Amino acid sequence: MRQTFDKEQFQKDLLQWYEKEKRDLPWRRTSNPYYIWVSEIMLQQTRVDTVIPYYLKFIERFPTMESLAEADEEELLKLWEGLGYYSRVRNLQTGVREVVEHYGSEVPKTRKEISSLKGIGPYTAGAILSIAYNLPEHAVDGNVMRVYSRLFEIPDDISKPKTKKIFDELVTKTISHEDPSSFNQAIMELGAVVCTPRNPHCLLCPVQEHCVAYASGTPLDYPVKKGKTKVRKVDIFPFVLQDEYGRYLMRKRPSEGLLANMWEFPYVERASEDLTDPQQQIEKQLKVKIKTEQTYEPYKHIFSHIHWNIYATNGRIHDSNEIEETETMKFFTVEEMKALPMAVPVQVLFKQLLDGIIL
DNA sequence: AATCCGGGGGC
DNA sequence: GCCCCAGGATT
Repeated sequence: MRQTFDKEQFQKDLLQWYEKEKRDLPWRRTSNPYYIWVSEIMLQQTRVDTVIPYYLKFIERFPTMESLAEADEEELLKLWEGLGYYSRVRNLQTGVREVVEHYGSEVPKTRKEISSLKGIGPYTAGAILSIAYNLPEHAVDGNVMRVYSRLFEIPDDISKPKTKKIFDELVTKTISHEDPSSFNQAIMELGAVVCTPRNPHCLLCPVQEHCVAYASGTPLDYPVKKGKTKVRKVDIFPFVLQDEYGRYLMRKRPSEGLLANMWEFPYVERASEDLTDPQQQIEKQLKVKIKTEQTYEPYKHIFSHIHWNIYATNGRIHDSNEIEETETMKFFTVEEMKALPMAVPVQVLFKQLLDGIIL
């Protein structure tokens, strides 16, 4: 650790910088706890620039918790389309419903209560309590861990859950009690624009003189993070199938797991060693005979933990009566398809279809 | 404690 | 390619 840390001066330097340099972001123009909540959920593992348009659309469509509580899941997913981590929006609605029903539509003000809401973990709880209610609660995200690990040269591996406690305590000890809202946002802002992972702008840093790593010339050694991610590689064979009326067959994904409840063109998966014919597989699965017409240019889609290599085929079903339509397997016109929530790798095909590359 | 869960941007 | 992003739920 260190011998001296001037907490008051640190807070002052940080807050003065923040007041002068903070970005003008939509959720910084409100103190409505519900709006702060929406923004914090969207910002989980997602960059500010990505979130802005989604946030504006979302609060325009759902300006109150009551309006969100009543929404259909399909419309929620459509608004969230492209943002990723789709369970976030379902959990948000679940949490909002709890507040409407059990808290008289008032977002609770204690960590215990707010943490009990679906989708609100330790970070988001602290963020809402501090930003919306100006309570001195820690809100430790990746930015905060990076900034504090450099300020104090914390050697612990931040990928280990146990390490988070160290940062919770550091923030609790150093947070401004005069302006917790600005303090927490200022630390995150600092991490986002100055104390960045690869190329920190230490010469522009308002708290440079408080930073042990800077004094040692070691900012790039922090935060300490091990962890390695294995990626699975999977070959995906989607079939873009039309019936005799020109409608397309779409399938709704299961309610749990990857891309839950989103729509897709029916596909079969194949491990790279597997030599079975995808067309035979899909025909067996759908119990229809298919006449294939064209193949799409193969493309890939990278999730954080899975790599999809996608080989799509266009084809026709002679008689749509052969397919038994269900809630999760239906024919749609192109216009109807525009309302369906589809993940990005599915949209790639849909866009090509709209552009008439494959008809 | 480890794994699952999207997608994009920066280097 | 690799890393990381205003993380949380599940196992």
